[in-house]
Amino acid sequence: MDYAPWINTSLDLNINPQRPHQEAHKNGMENNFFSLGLRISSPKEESSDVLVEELKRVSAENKKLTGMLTEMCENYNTLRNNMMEYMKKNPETKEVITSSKKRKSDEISTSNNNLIGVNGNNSESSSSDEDQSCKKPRELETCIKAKVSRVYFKTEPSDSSLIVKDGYQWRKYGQKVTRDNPSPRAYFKCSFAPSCIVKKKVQRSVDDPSVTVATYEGEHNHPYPSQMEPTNNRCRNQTNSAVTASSGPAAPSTTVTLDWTKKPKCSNDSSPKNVMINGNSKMEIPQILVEQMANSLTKDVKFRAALAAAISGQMLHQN
DNA sequence: CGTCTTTGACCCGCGC
DNA sequence: GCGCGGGTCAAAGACG
Repeated sequence: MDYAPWINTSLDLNINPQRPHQEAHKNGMENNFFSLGLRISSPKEESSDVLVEELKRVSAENKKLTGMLTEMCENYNTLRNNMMEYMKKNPETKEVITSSKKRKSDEISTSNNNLIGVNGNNSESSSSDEDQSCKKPRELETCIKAKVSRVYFKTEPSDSSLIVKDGYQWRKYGQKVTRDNPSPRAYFKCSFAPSCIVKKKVQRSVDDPSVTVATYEGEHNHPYPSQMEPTNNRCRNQTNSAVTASSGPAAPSTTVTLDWTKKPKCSNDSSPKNVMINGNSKMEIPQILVEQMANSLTKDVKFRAALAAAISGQMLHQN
């Protein structure tokens, strides 16, 4: 395991302010909102001019992010075209697929189904296309690795379950105790869409038992589940959305740290709660409002994509 | 009764 | 070829 690239890009999207003793992290939700050009303030203080101005700022920010997203998609398409050309010039890479054994052929058929399956957006559907072309074990290893992302979940050390709430629906199909780690490793498949072949491995970190490492392989070929079930959010595994920064060719693996140690509760309590603003002042915000804001943000695929782009851009600046 | 989890067995790749 | 270890399968049980 390579822990060198541990980059704490924790977003700490605090969508559950009902926790009275929660400390406001320096990168707390409010800071995120401020960085996105949003501002939380009392309705009494809001004048229409301020709101209009705020709207303009948000629109400008949205344009900027959209531009970044467009550029990223263009780069991706260019890369994919190059890959397709390479595959055409090297047809032997496909022969390996047809001559492999039964289990391999099963995987291929699954990948083919992927192409027919329901696709959430262009980038993800085309990534399925890429999946199909990434079957030669050695030569295309980097291609496969590019689809692996790693997410670190901070959990209670006493919590022995290997369940992480990342918003998707997973079916556990195996558990193993690996040699390099005394804690068991759980294997999950995405169960939201039959054609989705995304897998994840969840295991406690050797160094820090309070950290659960989730390794995601592949990309979902369906929309974010919460988007399709907006009114069906229950405590189980739809409550939180993890930012899984899918890595690109330039970054073989990407890590994101999320803090689940402060567990959310299924509560209909919509009474105003205290939240920290800029680390010192507090103001009352109805939970329902916070949840609506958080939900609208976290369910927006474009927002998440733009956020991922912003994070990767920030990481590049740091390097 | 359908879905999900558990867990032992099996498969497969890799190193020797 | 053999053994090891990671990954997957699938039957059985648990659960709602």
